[in-house]
Amino acid sequence: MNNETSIDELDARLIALLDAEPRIGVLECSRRLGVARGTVQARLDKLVARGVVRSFGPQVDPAALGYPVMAFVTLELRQAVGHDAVAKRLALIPEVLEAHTVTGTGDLLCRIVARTNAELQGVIDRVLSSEGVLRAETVIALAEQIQHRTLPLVSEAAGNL
Amino acid sequence: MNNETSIDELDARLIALLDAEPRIGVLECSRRLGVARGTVQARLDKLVARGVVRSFGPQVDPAALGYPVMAFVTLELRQAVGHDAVAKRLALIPEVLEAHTVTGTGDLLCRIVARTNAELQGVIDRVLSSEGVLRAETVIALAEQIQHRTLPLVSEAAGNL
DNA sequence: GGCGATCTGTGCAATATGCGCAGCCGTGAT
DNA sequence: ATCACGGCTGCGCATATTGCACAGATCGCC
Repeated sequence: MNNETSIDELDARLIALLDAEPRIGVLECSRRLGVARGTVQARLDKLVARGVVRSFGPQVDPAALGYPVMAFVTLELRQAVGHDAVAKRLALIPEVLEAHTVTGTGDLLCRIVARTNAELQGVIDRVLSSEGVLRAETVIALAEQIQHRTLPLVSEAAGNL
Repeated sequence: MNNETSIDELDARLIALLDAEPRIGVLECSRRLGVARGTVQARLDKLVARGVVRSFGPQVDPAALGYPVMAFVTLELRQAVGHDAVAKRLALIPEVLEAHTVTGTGDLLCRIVARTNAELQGVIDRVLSSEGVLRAETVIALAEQIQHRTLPLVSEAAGNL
């Protein structure tokens, strides 16, 4: 990725406005930002087409959904199986929210949620019983100190033109 | 959290529909789901009010934004300072996307992005120079095997009534 | 049975949307 | 200097949606 895929100040202001007021509509956006309606629509389409904005879908909070326990689980995989095969199997477990291959002492870092600590054990057992998973090292997330956010990064990216 | 905060099948279908077609509008939602318009609006309001849906804002992909390097950094903190104070300082660094206090050998697990590996070093240096941060252990995320998703969890939660 | 919560269908005025169009401007290539 | 292109602008139009309100029906609980 290089600067061609980055954003300018208007993109950043648009993203920030939609973050603050997601249901605002294109016309009101254009009023607020001081640009033409077509410009807003074109900018949005471009941000989506380039993958900068992945989705405007609902961001669901697992804790409020009934899954307050969160853990980061680092898996060691059997070399012969491969990351992709294991990931496909893990993706069938709803409580596995995301997974990244990583450097370091483990191979795959997963974010896993559960309703209770006891249930987390069950989920991890399911993970461990997936073919290709050798061991799991678990840390429980106790509190969210910085909630996931990308707006500061958006401003940063727009400021470096 | 108990079952009172959970969702039913209609909530789940609504969330899934909005995930698939975020700009669909309330009226079209009601058509698709086979319920009254007011019902959709009321359900949405409730999902938001209860925190199940945190936001409908744009979900930004750091990699497409120009930050393809991602790392999970576990920090050891000086006991006297406290998590909150450190988190406040880390929140001032745009590249720090989220942070959770965790069990295990570290105190705070952060998700950090950067444009390059070299720049990541710079970000980590900034993190390390924050008062209260003693050391940092970094693993680089090599590939996203399961992209962050909550829809399967939503279906799971709705199915357990 | 009574009550409250929820869902339903309807109506209305105001507003927005998707789409298209012509014109203008800045930029880069020739 | 000229031309082509991309992006932005303002405008128009037919259609659709929205926010809000309302009355009535249904359901679950006490």
